[in-house]
Amino acid sequence: MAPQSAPRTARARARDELSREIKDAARRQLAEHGAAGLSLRAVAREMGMVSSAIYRYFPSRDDLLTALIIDSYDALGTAAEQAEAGARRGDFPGRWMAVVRAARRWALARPQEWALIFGSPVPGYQAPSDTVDPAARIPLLVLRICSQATAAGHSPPPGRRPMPRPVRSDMKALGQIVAWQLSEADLARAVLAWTELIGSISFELFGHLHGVVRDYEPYFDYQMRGIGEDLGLVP
Amino acid sequence: MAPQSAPRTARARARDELSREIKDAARRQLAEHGAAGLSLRAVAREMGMVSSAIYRYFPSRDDLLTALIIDSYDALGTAAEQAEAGARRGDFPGRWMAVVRAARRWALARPQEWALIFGSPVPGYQAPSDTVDPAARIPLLVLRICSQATAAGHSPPPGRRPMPRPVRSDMKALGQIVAWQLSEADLARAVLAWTELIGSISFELFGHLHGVVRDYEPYFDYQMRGIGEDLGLVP
DNA sequence: CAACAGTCGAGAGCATTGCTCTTGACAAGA
DNA sequence: TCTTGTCAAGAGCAATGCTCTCGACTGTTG
Repeated sequence: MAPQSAPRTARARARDELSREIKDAARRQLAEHGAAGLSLRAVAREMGMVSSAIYRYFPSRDDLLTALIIDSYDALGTAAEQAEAGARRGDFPGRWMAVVRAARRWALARPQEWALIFGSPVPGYQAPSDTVDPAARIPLLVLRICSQATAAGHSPPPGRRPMPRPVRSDMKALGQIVAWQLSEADLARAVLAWTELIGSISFELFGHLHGVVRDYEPYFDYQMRGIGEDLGLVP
Repeated sequence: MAPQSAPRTARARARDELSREIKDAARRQLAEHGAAGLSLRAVAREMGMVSSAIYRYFPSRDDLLTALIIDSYDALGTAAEQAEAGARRGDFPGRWMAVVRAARRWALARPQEWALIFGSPVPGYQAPSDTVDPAARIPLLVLRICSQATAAGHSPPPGRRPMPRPVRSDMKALGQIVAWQLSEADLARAVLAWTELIGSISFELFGHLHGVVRDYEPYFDYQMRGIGEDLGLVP
């Protein structure tokens, strides 16, 4: 939070550099052997250090994992935001498709990192609160696109069925957090779209559609385009 | 496959019984410490055996995991099928909701088993083909409901946008497997619904909607009911 | 310039893991 | 009765995460 007031000493700089190198080595390990196969000793070996030295930088294996999780959320969020920024502002379906395609591309390039953040959580592990801001970047981006689309007069098909009171309450709270005026029904649709996005990519990565969908890219595009329509992004 | 032709000797019966006990103990372990924390030694300890004895029954830890995965798929499929069988045949939205609620209930009662089959796959592990039949039970059930609904004249809203050729090809192949006549667009919607079902439950279990949805049961019901409508189950 | 406090990497060590191999006891079939 | 195959047990191997201690070094203070 508060910036390091003192000028960063050589020691501190070396420490940060080494922390980064450790994370890089760990990420390489992760990509090859998965989260379960991440070994502090192997990381230390790759860096020519002794295993105990790692503990000077990360007090436990889980802390290293947490750092990697935050980095992954941030990298994914950045990828999505950059792709979205490249689309014409008024082209709401295009912005949505840019986000989902960037997410899928990122996932295909780093399946283990994707599994790290969207796969099964490790049982004893409680995600620290530092992770929620990076994790919220994509859903917020989706909400922003929806909000600007409705502001531009692109309204989704009107909600057909009544929304139970607890759901309405949750969506109202969500609407107050993001401040933009979206109806509760539209907010619920957006959350569903986000779930669908993550679910579709995970299904491809985890092989749940093996033998059903052979050519995944057009399938993904087709489904996501339909979801974009359901979101009311297209007039 | 082929039934054991010879009369089951006492030895063979004892062996099967012990295999079952090992799986039960492993399932208890799994529920407590998750898939990563499943230890053959701990299972053996709980059963008063020595660790090496387990290898007489399961040649490796992965084989034990595979057995557990198949059992979990089967248990989940059975739960969904039984719940669906309890609904009125002509009440297609009711049958859909019975399936999704049974799946969610099952998942909430056995989160670790859910994570085992729908969470991140272990990197080196390739699911053997024995798992695909049990895994297909719920999606086939969903397809059957959709098919019977259209046969009863409940047609989903007509597809608006063109389907790319590779997607159409995949869906056509899927339609030939399940033999019932469903349009390619309807098949795609059903696969999407299945993805959405698994994704929604996983999101709840893995905490991705923590702080957004406080009361998950009505939220889940609301979203699933909407998906049921999109599937055209209601006239 | 000298003393001190804090940080660093190295190494030994502990409890644990999956898995292999050998050994001796036991039961089923010839 | 004897042979053959199965069983649990135990020792052992190469790993793992993590802790502790011990010198060496660095940056700051007196």
